[in-house]
Amino acid sequence: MASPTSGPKRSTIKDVAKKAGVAISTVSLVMNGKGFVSNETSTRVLNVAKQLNYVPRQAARKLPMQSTGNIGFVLRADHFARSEPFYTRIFLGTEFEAHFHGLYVLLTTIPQKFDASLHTPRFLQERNVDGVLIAGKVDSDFIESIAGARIPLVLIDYQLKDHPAVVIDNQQGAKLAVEHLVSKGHEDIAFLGADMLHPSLKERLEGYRIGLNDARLGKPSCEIVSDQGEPDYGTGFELSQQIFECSKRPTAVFCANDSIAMGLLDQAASQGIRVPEDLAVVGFDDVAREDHFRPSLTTVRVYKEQLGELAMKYLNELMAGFPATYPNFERRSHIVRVPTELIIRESS
Amino acid sequence: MASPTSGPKRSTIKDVAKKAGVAISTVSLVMNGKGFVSNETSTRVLNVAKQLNYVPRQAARKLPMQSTGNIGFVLRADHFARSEPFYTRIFLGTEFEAHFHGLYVLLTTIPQKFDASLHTPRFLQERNVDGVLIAGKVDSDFIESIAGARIPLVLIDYQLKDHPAVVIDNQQGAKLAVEHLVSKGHEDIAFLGADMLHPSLKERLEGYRIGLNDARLGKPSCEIVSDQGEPDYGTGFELSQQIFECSKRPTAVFCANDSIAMGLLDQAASQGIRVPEDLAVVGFDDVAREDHFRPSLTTVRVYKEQLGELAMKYLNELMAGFPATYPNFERRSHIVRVPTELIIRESS
DNA sequence: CTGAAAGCGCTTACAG
DNA sequence: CTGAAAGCGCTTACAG
Repeated sequence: MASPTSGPKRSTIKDVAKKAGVAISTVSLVMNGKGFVSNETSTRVLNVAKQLNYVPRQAARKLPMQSTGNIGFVLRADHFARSEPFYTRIFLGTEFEAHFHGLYVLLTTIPQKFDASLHTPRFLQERNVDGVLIAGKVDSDFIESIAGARIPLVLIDYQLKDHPAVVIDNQQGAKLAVEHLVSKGHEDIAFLGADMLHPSLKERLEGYRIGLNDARLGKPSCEIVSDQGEPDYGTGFELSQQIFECSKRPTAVFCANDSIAMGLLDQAASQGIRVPEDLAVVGFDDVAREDHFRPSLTTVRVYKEQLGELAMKYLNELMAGFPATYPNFERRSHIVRVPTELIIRESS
Repeated sequence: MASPTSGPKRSTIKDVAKKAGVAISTVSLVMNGKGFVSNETSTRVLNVAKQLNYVPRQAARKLPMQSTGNIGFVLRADHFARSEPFYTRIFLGTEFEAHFHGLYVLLTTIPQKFDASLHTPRFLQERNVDGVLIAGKVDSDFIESIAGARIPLVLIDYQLKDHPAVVIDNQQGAKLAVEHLVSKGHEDIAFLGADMLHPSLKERLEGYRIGLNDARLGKPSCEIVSDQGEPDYGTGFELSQQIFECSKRPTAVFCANDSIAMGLLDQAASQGIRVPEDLAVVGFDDVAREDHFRPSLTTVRVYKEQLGELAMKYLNELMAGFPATYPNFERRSHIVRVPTELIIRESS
């Protein structure tokens, strides 16, 4: 009786070698395009391999190669289950690039508060990955534990010390947003953000301030910068009340991200304030979904798949032990910065 | 101090055997709790293993065991990147259960229209999985290609022929929804759905009709059942116009899912129809996110993580070649049906 | 350019 | 109850 997975039987390197009349080492060389094999032998082997439907078993390859062919993709469970497809898109980009390199991606989540003794991903204990990708803000203990284990790692949309990271060019994006509002004639542009200790959000605030400065605008009448809370819809809804209590109401608001902007949009609506007539709103991320009710959101688009792709590429270099160049991206030391694009819609 | 990974070197079964003064086969037996090893030897080995921080290498185990320890999780890319965290939650449940069994989950997406020669997941070509989980509606060619390769598979929230599947008890959920509306005094309850060829949605329609029948209600004045389109917000928004054009306007609508219900909610709002006063609305899935603007949605909650967990359990049985029982779940032939729960909120 | 051989780290009959 | 040995399917020096 045939084994469950295999049909008649799966052919191995031996079968190919025998049928092609060569040694298994030659088959191996051919399959991997290594060493010098005569053209004739090579094509013969390749043909036989095709005929026999031979595909090298990964488990067998990995043992002598002392690698696993797997890379771990880690993010916080609450981020993964978030409603906007932000991290899922990043993952998709990673997957795509990994496929290209013949690597598998093991997606694993960790809780917000990481405890090494409880939550260490199994692929780490079993050393079943060659490298790790970490998306979003995660407990620094976790990051350090990976680094401490000397496993190559790349952070995505987050930064910690000198760990390699692929990030959004937040500052550039924020400047784009401000410039746009300025060009629309706004002179009092507020900021609204939470969780502002997050490096990415901090950069957006900086870009915003630079933008104001470049336009020679004075201090805005209102700048809501909370270090607390998650930068989400609920927080945006609540915090934005403060905007309507400011000494003078701004004519435009740049939000730290789309979720917060959505909260602001709804708060404005509930107070009878029209967008964009009474108040222009710009977000960041481009994750707002279709909605026939709210004005569609002007935002700074983040290329999420691209973030994932670049991170995977970067990690691959790290694992291979050699550096590469990123023609179209700014790369300062250990940071790859991915540019954004302004998407103008109804809210501004 | 040496890090476990790469310090001087990672300890192997040999190191443990030598230090414990036994053969490597004994170590293997102990680590896997197999065979009969004296208590004394066993604890000694275990202690040494702990001391040496020994963790068996997966790649090395899998070779002689002729298994991979991986299971593939496949879903459509457009489903994965959807805004509601429906499939991501299912995946989380899968991951959780897989972890428990010492299995890894490889998440891969395929396009809506599957072409075997272009999109066959690599883990299939390389036979790098012991089983496959498929979530949501995917091209039947894909499903058949897995089955044809004799790889154990379990469908989640979808059905095709006699393939094993873990599904939502859609009919029961729909009945719950209708009963609730009836208890609120509604006598003219409409239905709104798209992509109604989907088995799950078809079941919801059936449950709805059974519910009407049980309550001895006549034909509703309106039943919008489209076979086309995706069952999403946009479709819901458009289709729901028909409801307001019906001969008589129903007093309540049961929607095929939450996304459609959200579309209806917004269409109603744009026409100045109050929910729930003028129109009660009930959805299905429980994926609507926080929103301070629309009335919160009464819905039939689906336990997404549980779907994933059960599917993984089921697949595990299939891979092991023996069946098990599901004490709390109806299991008819190859189908495991997971019950739902009615969540009453503002929209009804 | 190609073959024979050792080895990756483990599991599993098979003898004791 | 425990050890010696074969083998999983491949890669990679090392000789020719």
